[in-house]
Amino acid sequence: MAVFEQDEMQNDGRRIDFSILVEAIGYQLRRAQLTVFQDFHESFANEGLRPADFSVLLVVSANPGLKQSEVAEALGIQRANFVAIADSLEQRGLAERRKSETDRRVQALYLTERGEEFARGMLRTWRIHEDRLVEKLGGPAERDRLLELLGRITR
Amino acid sequence: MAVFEQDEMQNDGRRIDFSILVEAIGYQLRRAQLTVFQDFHESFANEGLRPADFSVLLVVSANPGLKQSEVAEALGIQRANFVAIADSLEQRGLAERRKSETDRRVQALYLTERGEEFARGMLRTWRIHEDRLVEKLGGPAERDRLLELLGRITR
DNA sequence: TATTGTTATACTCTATAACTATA
DNA sequence: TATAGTTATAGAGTATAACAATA
Repeated sequence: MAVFEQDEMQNDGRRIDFSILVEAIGYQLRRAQLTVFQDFHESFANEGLRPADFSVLLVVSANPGLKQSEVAEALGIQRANFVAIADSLEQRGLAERRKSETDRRVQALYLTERGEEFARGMLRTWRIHEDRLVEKLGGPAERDRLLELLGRITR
Repeated sequence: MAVFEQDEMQNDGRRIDFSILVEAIGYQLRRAQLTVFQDFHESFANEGLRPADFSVLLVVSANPGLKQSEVAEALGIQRANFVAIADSLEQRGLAERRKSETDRRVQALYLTERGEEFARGMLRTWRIHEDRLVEKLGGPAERDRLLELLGRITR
C-alpha cells in the first residue's frame, strides 16, 4: 500500500477531504491491518514466512496431532487451500503429516524437531515486531484495550 | 472466512490452543477486518459495491476535479489498478473523466448527478452498517477509542 | 527527460466443484 | 452416504514493466 498521511497535502497545496472515511471503521481497520502486515512481512523477509505459515506453525506446535481440516478451520482457511500450506511446511522440513491409525482418511499434523526450533526463533522475531507495535500504541494497556475492542467485533 | 470462536470446542472435545495468536495484534486485526468487510459486502450485495468503489465515490464527491492519480494515491491504490475502477464507475454512469484544459495528460474525475444521488443512498446504507458495528463495540465512545488506537498504528 | 493514463502480465489469496480413499 | 484430503480452476486484489501522449 502506498505510504500516505490522511489529509496530506497533495494536488498543488489543496488538501484532500477524506470525507467520512476517517471515521469508517472498516476503512481504518483495513489500513491498520495493511500497516501491520507490511511490518510483519519485513520482519520475516529472510525466512520468507507468510502470516498463514506463522499461524499454522503456532497452532500445530501448541496442538500436535490435530487433523489438517481442524487446523484449517480454526484459522479460517479453506481445507482445499490449506493443502499447499501444509505441502510447503512439509517440504521445508518444519512439519509432517502422519496418517491416523484409527481413521486412514485423516492426516495428523506435527512439527518436526527442526520445526519446533524454527518456531522458537520465529517467536523471538515476532516479539520484536509485536513490541514495535505496542510502542506505537502507547504501551501494553493500549494493546490490551485494542485487542478487547477487536474481540467485540469478531465475536 | 469460516465462522469460528476462539478456543472453540473441536477435535472431539479437546479445545484448540490458539497460543499467542490471541494476543497477536496483526492476527486479531485481520480477523476483525474480515468480519467488517463481510458485513459491508452483505450490506451492499444489491448494489454490487466493493469497498474500493465506496471509497472512490466518497473522495471524488468531496473533491471534485481531482486527478485520477491523486485519488488513487490517496487511497493507496496503484494508478494502473485504478483504471478498471474508474472504468466501472464511468460505465455505471456514476462518475466521469474530463480531460484537463491546462494539462492534456490528466483526467479529472467528477461524479455525475446520478453519481451524487447514488452516493447519498450509499451513505444511508453505510450508516446502518456502521451503526451495527458501533453497537457491537459498545457505543460511540468505544468507536472513537478504536479509531484513535488504529490511527496510532497507521501514522 | 519526466509524468499521466493505460495495457499487459504475473502473483497471491480466496472460493467452489469434483475426484479418491476411506469410513 | 458422508467425510478428509486433494486437484483443478476461477475470481478477486495487488504489483511491476512498458508504452503513448503530453509536459
